[in-house]
Amino acid sequence: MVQFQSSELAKKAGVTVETLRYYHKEALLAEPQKTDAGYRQYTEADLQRVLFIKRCQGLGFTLKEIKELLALKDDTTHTAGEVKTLTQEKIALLNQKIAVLEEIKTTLTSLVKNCDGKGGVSDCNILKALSTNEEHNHLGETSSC
Amino acid sequence: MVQFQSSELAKKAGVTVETLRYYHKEALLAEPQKTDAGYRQYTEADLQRVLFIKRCQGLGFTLKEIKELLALKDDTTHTAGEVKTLTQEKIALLNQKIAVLEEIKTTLTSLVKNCDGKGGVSDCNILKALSTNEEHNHLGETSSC
DNA sequence: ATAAACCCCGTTCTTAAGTACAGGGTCAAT
DNA sequence: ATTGACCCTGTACTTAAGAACGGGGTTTAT
Repeated sequence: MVQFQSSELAKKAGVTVETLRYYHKEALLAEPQKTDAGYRQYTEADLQRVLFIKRCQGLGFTLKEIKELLALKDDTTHTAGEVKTLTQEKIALLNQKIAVLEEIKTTLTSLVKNCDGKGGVSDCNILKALSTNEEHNHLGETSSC
Repeated sequence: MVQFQSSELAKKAGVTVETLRYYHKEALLAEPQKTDAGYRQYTEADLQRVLFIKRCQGLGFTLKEIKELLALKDDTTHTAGEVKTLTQEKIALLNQKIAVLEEIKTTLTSLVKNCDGKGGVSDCNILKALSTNEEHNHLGETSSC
């Protein structure tokens, strides 16, 4: 069986050794066997697990969520439906975030449109809008972030 | 001149007294006059400043950015153009963030579409896709976040 | 047999935007 | 004159995901 030491696995996975230690501490990755000197000996399965974590992270899952995902994956009594649900919840969250950002963007864009950028700060329509509570500049409370 | 004590201003501005203390520490808000007993006496201008901060925050500006904005606002030698530029940069950032989220959403959505949610975790097409590096599942490195 | 390049462990530091807490003064009313 | 509701200060804690550090062991090559 092929074994790697920590820096080797780290390089293959595109993380640092510190990150691996962190994953061990957070129980995302089990401690592998160790040599007599206490050196970790990782396997291909460990590498795959770290890559899985990294892929999930790239898709916006937090380590906490990834831990859940891994727990489902590790325990065959769980179902595909649970994974699907988790993923759909993530999509819903994503939609919320996108909607908030879009709304903010709309407001900022209209602020910029109303500002010719000429004159001193006291002439700036953006600052004027931000300095008043009036409704007509879309500046209602952008509730939960 | 009307003066408020801290909890009063906090209530009017929708923040806590602790937040005000934090803004003082961060130099977003100057320390107001104090009574002999050391009690802060805020003015209407202080209230407006906190409201300004909160509005900017609602639009996704960080306190650091708001500090910049306030610095421009406070110093009349600055121009409306600077404010406009800052705002436009924020919009650009916003667009980047939205694009990243949209991309992730696309990937997750296609993962969900390929998973019927039936069977155990070993049947789950989402987990299968996340467990392999193949190109056909849109799982390329979602670079900078 | 010693230097370079690894490895280990435990602990502290980082960012953002506060929140919480400990310990103590003050003001108004009873 | 004492209770309750304020106020002050300074310090530590929070979340997320590691990064950095200090101090020390090991392996490999020279």
